[in-house]
Amino acid sequence: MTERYLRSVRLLAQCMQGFERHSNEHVRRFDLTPPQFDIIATLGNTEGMSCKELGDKTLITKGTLTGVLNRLEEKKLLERIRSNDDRRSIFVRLTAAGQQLFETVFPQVIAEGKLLFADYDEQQFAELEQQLTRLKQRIDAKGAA
Amino acid sequence: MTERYLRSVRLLAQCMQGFERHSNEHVRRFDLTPPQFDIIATLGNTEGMSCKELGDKTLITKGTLTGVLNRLEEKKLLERIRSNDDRRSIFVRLTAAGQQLFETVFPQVIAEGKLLFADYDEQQFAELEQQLTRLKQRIDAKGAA
DNA sequence: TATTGTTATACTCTATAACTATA
DNA sequence: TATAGTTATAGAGTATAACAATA
Repeated sequence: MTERYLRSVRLLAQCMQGFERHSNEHVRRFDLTPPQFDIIATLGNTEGMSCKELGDKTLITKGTLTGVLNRLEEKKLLERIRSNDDRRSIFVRLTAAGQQLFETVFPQVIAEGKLLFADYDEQQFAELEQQLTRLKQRIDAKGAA
Repeated sequence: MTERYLRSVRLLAQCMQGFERHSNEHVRRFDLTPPQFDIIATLGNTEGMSCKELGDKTLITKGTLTGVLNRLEEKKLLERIRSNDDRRSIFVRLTAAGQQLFETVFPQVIAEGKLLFADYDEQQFAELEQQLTRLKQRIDAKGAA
């Protein structure tokens, strides 16, 4: 029960929770839920993509995705366009308003995080990333199995 | 927009998402939701605590907490006892069944994670923790402000 | 007056499965 | 038959505010 690695995992979880707490505060200020922001952030700076692709990237299942997209469409933040290539498929992209919101919210969430790293130099970034990359490789390898 | 630190944050998020994906699979196998497991894990190996304390530790607000506790109480996994010291307060603790579930699920979630760190030696743990501790300090300092 | 916990309300997300329309 | 997306359903979490009992 007192596994050596637990301390690492606890730290990782605490970092992540702290991050999410901060970022969700920003997100909610713009009347977005975390999943809605996830969609906006995924569509931001792209020409758009199919529901399928969007679901794969955000890990939101298709039934849920329809609901989240509906709410964002009602807010005029995105639009759905039926594809001509494959008429089963629907192309989703941000409207001008959605793009503008993305450009407003995203940098704020980013700026929030930026402060946390204010005193990091290049070497410290490199060290942190080396550790996290190693860990991520283990996780990805496991997920594939 | 291409901040240096974004790569670190993205890695951190990916690690955490991977972890949660794995751990939630275990949790759901026991018919628990993530918030429910959060409560069970917080109460595990303690004598119990007040709703107030439980809410503070899990970051679940009191209105929500009542609902989550109700569902766990219906499953006979925890019990509520009105405190005699302060009769506004309610003491929550795991039942024998709840404790047993904790002792079953928690090690499984733990074992899952343990595999990820199979090839870590003491120095690698120390390096990872040093990085995460530094980051956590920044986050906590910010949250307090 | 302030605090602990419950209740009430309204919304969102979630999983699941049946369904429509295309391919 | 298989795939893309919608609809339907039921359950669970969330924020918020009003409320009861107690301090």
